[in-house]
Amino acid sequence: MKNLIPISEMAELHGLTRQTLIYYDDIDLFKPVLVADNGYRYYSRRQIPYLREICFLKSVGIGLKEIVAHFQERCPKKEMALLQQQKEKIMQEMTRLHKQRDAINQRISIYEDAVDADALFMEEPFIRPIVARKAIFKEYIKPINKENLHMTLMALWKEVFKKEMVPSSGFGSILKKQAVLRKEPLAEAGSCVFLPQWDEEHEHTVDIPSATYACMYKYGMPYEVEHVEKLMQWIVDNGYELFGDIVDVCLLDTTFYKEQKTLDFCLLQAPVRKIKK
Amino acid sequence: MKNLIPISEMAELHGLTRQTLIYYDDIDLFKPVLVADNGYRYYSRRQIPYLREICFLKSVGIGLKEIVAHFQERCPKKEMALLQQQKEKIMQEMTRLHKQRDAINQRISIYEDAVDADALFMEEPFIRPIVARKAIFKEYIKPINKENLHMTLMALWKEVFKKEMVPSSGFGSILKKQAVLRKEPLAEAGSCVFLPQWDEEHEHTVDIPSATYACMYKYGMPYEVEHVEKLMQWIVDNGYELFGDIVDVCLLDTTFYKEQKTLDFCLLQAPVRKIKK
DNA sequence: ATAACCTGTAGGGTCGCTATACAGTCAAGA
DNA sequence: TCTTGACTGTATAGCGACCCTACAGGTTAT
Repeated sequence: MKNLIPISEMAELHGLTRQTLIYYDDIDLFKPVLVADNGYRYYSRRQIPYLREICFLKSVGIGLKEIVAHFQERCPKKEMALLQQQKEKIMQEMTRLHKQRDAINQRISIYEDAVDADALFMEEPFIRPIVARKAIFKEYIKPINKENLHMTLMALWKEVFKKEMVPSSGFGSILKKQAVLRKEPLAEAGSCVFLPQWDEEHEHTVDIPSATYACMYKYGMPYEVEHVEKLMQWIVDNGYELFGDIVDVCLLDTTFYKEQKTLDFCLLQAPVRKIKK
Repeated sequence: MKNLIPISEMAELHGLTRQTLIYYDDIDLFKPVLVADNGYRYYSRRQIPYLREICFLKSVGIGLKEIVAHFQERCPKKEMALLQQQKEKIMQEMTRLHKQRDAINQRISIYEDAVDADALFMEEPFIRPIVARKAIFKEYIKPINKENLHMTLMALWKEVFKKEMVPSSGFGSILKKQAVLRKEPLAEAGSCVFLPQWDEEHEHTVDIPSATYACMYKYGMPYEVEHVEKLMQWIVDNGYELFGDIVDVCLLDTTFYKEQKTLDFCLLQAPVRKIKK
């Protein structure tokens, strides 16, 4: 009657449902101009721009509570401030999404490496240039075994996510050049977690140089030194020499394997150069 | 005892809380390797990489249910597919945020216009070039009054949000050139809703040309013709002529005013050119 | 013995709704 | 007048990923 709009029509006008308007009534966000004796809610046409504005603010992600508060005392300047503030939230959200996307890309490229290489080049050394990386490093907790490896790694992992987010650029081990050369590869060795390029300076960052690397895929834990010995033998046999620390990148950890294989699938990377005759 | 990790320590290792691990236990996502007679939960170090992986997947926005399902049968290829799928979700989310940000910017620039102009140039015509815009148009519902204005506008509004999102580039009225010239400005006049530039072709799109406009700020509803008459008089007096439809852009609608002003704050825009003598 | 700290369970709250169940109201047609 | 169907109301539970609180019991150190 007399130009009033029933609830379903008002809802439909704004692309909302009846329940939503009932909810807005309950939370004192938007109330009907008239409640009839039978309890029916009726809205006026003059209320349309208010509801429209609520829909707008909602559509840019502002919470209903904030909208309620905003409508207590609304003016262009306050609304500009509210929108400005929401814009900042959106920007934060966008950087969060960017990081998530980067993390996914990192992980996918690790798996691509693993899937491509599996079985084909197993235990077969080859030469490849690798770009520089950053990592944080921590010496192994002794005694060195699978359980303590996890503990060492988690200490590093926490170091990263305390500051930013869950690390996703992979992890591995670093074996010191000097120790490897004197045939004690595990001396001063430890775990490392790689950092994304965009990362700010962390506290104990290790720079892994861009170089030519002698690489070898293998199944095994990083403390099983026979793989390193094999790679070192190949390096010597082929006229190269080691000139930096060896990185043992974990491509697939044991969680991927049910029971058969209880070893990590890794890529050993030893920076080398040709010996001049 | 014997190398097992109690719940709080396990949680702290991963940056979680005790309750979260209890929750993961409840939903069968991650269960302790041992529950003691007293009900205490104990985890093993071998479980660490599993929980770490759960934290990673969670951190890129994957839902716990999906993670549970994924761990039913996990392999590198499936995980790559899962991550790829999540990446697409993230991209969608990013375009949504972009649209929200654009909408906010549009709105803020409207308010800036309004705040700057208020009172200063009221009812004072001036010349300004304005870039091209797109809008959708609908003739006024008769009789023309404030209530029916809302209804006309909402019909347009729905047209937009049915396809994409809540319109945010503003709205107004369009008065036809021919009607204005024959002194019946409201004939065939109607409401319009502006579309963002990036918008695809809508159904009944009206192009508002880039041109020199005679403009005038005013308080009043678009059907109050005295403002248009005043502007037209100024145009004639200053040696211009109207060569297109007049746009009446609403900068602040009546919802911004408590009771004093129950009129929209608008900017009349009439495309003009100099008459050659 | 006691304090401090750990563990357990159970229940409610968050946010913006949706969905369901059940009941009353209203206008039109047979 | 009765019935049908379309509307309206209230009340409740559920979503997702937890957090918070309360309350009770266990463990360890002093």
